[in-house]
Amino acid sequence: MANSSHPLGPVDYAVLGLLRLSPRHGYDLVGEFDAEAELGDALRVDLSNLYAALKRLERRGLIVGVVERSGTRPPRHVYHLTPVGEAEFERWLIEPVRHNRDIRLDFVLKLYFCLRLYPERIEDLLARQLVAALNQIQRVQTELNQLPVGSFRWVLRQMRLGALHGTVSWLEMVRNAGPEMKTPRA
Amino acid sequence: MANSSHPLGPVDYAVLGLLRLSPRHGYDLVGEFDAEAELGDALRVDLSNLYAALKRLERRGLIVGVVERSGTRPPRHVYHLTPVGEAEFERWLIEPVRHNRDIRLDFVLKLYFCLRLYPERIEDLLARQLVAALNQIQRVQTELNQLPVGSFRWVLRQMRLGALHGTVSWLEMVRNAGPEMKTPRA
DNA sequence: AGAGCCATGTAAGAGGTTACATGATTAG
DNA sequence: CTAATCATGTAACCTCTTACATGGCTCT
Repeated sequence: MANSSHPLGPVDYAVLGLLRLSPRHGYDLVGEFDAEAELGDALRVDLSNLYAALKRLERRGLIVGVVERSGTRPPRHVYHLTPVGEAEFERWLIEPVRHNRDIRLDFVLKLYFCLRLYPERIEDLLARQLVAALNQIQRVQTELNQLPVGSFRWVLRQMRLGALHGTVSWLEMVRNAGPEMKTPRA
Repeated sequence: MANSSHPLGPVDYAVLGLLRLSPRHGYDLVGEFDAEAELGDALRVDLSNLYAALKRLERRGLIVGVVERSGTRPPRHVYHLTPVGEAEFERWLIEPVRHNRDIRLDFVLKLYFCLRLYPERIEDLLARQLVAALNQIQRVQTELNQLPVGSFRWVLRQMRLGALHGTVSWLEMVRNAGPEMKTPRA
């Protein structure tokens, strides 16, 4: 009843990542997803969605909430990762994204948490994603060569190819900026 | 009861576009969204989703289905656009997409249907989207200049800027390929 | 006294995904 | 005779979005 096969989304991993940094309760987390916060600049999440995500992650056994009462105010649910949740987060963190469209959100999250949690693995993260992108360029280029110039499919492949080259340039820029890159904060 | 404020998605507009070309029934449409079809190369839709989309569009008054019986087999529902549906489709078609991430899917659909329905308006479609992209480049560049080099936000803006430049190059390439571009087909 | 922050949620409505159900016709 | 094609859907489950509900505390 716990493990539906639905894959987790960016919101789920972002919550896992924040709880990995330190156990927190829902209301305390929401500030990180605000427009002013660095994380919120990449991914906006409001309270309703945040509470939904916490419920979901707890239902799936990736986090556990501990109730903390304090006087008359509503009790806080302070969540922390379970071993399963921790394993899942670590697995996700270094895995390159499959589709170039996921660079914008998923990969950026990996970058954010890798910078804060394991800055020494940034090189590795970037290298893996670069390899993935270069492989995709190979494949798309091959497809492109077999398509009639000016056909609709050809136009689409040109777009994908351009996007992939953009990704490669950006990844290389991030890698070279590495030394001066700051650890993101709230 | 018909007009919920939920915006239509790419699937809805693709279905509207196909029905604009000629009235069809559900099963007849699904082939267009197959991997072998040009449209299916950009947007994959299976039968369940297609039937759901047809129901949705009819509920909202954008299309109407006419039942066509033929012997003992299940009756076909042949759908065609209502005036409202036609107006909505035309409005959508020339409107540039707001976010660069929507180029990949929404704009490609506009391009596809514009090529098949109004090839003479392709120039206009491309020009409008180019203007939109150049404006966004201006805005992002301004933001970028105010951010500390190497900060997380700065890295994200660099990514967006690269993606926007890629879009501009691609749009210009499509515009220049214009003369030789083929009208897409099944 | 009122605004805003702290802290939790539920409810309603829509949409996406996958699987399942039904049955005739046609091609090999 | 068996597989694919024609042609329609429903059911179950999950997610997303928006709105609504509750109430104390703190600061001005």
